[in-house]
Parts: sequence; structure tokens; C-alpha cells
Amino acid sequence: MASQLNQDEVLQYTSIIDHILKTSDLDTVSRKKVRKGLEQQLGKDLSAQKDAIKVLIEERFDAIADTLPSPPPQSNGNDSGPDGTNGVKHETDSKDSAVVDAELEDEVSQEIKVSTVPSKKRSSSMVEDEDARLARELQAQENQLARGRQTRGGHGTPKAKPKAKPKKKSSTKVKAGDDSDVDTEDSNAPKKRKAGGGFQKEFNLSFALADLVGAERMSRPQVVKKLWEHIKANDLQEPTDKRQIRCDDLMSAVFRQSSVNMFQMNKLIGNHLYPIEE
DNA sequence: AACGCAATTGTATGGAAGCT
DNA sequence: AGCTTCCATACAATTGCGTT
Repeated sequence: MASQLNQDEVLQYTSIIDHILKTSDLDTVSRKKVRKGLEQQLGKDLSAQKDAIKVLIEERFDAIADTLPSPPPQSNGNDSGPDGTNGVKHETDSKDSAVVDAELEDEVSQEIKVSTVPSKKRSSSMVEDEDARLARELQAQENQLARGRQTRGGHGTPKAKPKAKPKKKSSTKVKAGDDSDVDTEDSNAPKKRKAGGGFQKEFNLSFALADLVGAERMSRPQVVKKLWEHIKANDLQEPTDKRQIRCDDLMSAVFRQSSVNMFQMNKLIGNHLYPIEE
């Protein structure tokens, strides 16, 4: 098969392909789509020249991608570290929510561009692009690590809370404990994920937090548990609203606030958990 | 009295979509 | 049609308040 393209065809197809690519989203467009568009424009079936056209499309893709403004330097990229632990709030507070939203969106879209190495869309020929992407990804990760305090995904996860999911764990969850026991024999069931997921993952604790809970390494739930032990032992709950926790010296060192909301506490804990590197 | 929900994050899994 | 890849979602522990 694979009849080649003659000079005229190359010129003709190139201009059409260029047009299609320029009017499409390069992140989502596929060879197939371009070929279909080309067939549509020409009004004929090009399956006989599929291979040649495929090569041509990839060439044009590269060429056009090169002419586009290079991917946002992302200078800071992640740095917008929103919850920069303490004091950070003012940063978002001072901005219009609209502005913040826009920035957020921008950030997300950038991140998506970087991370979604659309291998299935771009296919094999874009290896160089892929390398560049990987390099940027690594760079971004390094930046994050360098910044030290990360809530580890705390702020970054673009899809972290896109939609308030209809979490209805409730009943199943309540009995999860004994469920898992029974699980062993009753394995014909959809086989839940074996315990040992994210909740069991241990983290290195910051000095302040380690001081507070009395251990240098713990999983998140364990930290929460210890914190509550500490809170109750010292009677740190606000009598009027028990969800409010008054911070004593040890806790102030961690949360840098005089009082903290129960849920906020969980959030802030993330700032003091660091991945354990082998 | 019992259950649902709120917040946090990492992992597993099922489904969907695209490509060959 | 089969394979690959990506995305969305459930779930794990913890507590206290609110609702039914």
C-alpha cells in the first residue's frame, strides 16, 4: 500500500494540514482527526496514502508546535504556594476572588499541559517533545522539594477537589474494620483495595510536630490521633465550640495560631509531613 | 441513638477513550 | 478487536456537630 505523495500533493496537503493544526488545540488534536479533516477538505478517501500522510502530519505538527510561543516558563510555577503555612492567607485575601480564580485556572491548565503527556494522541514521533516535558516535570518537582514545606500535594493537586464528591462511605466505612477480616475468605467480592493505602503511609514529621506527638515518623491518622490525645489531655477544646482547638505552646509551634479549627488542623498537619525517602 | 458530613492525601480500581 | 493510557472515584482513620 502506502503510495507516496507527489510534490503537488505534499504542497496541497501541507497547507490544509497547517490550517487544521492552527485552528485546533495541539494538545488534543490527533493524527486521525487531522487526516479526517484533510479528507473532508479534499473530498476524497486518503486511506491509500495513510502512511505518507501520517508522516506529513507529524512533520507539520512539529513545525507548528515550534512556531508557537514556548510553553510558559512557569517561572514560579508551583511557587504560588497558597497555604504557605503561616501567614499566607493574606496573599489570597488581598486578591479578588476572580483574579484568584483566573490564576488558579491558568495554573491548572498549565499543569495539565505539562503533565498530560498525551502519548496516545501524539504517538511515537514526538519523543523529543516528551523529553522536554519530562524535563520540565522533573524541574517542577525539584522546585517543590526545594521549597521544603510543601503540603505534599496539598496545594497543587488540580483535581484534588474539583467537585465535592458525593462521598457516601458511611456505612461501609463504619464497618470497614471487621469487613477486612472477613474479606480474606470472601474474596469473590469485588475485592476491595487492600489496606495499606495512603493512610498507612508514614511520613517524617517536622521538628515541631515531632515534639508535639513524640515521634519522628508517623502516618497521618496516627498524627491526628496523637494530636487529639494531646488536646484532651490538656483540655484544649473551646467549651463553647468544641471544634475549635486552643493552641498551647507546643501546638502553636506547629500551627502558628492561637486557636485552630478541627478540620483546619488536619489540613495544617500536611505542612509538617515530609515524604520518607529511602 | 445512629448515621452523615466536614477536612486531609495516597492508592487501587473500573470505565472510557484513543490508537494500531 | 485488542491493547494502552488516562481519568474519576471510592476508600482508608480521626473527631464532633447536626440531622433524622
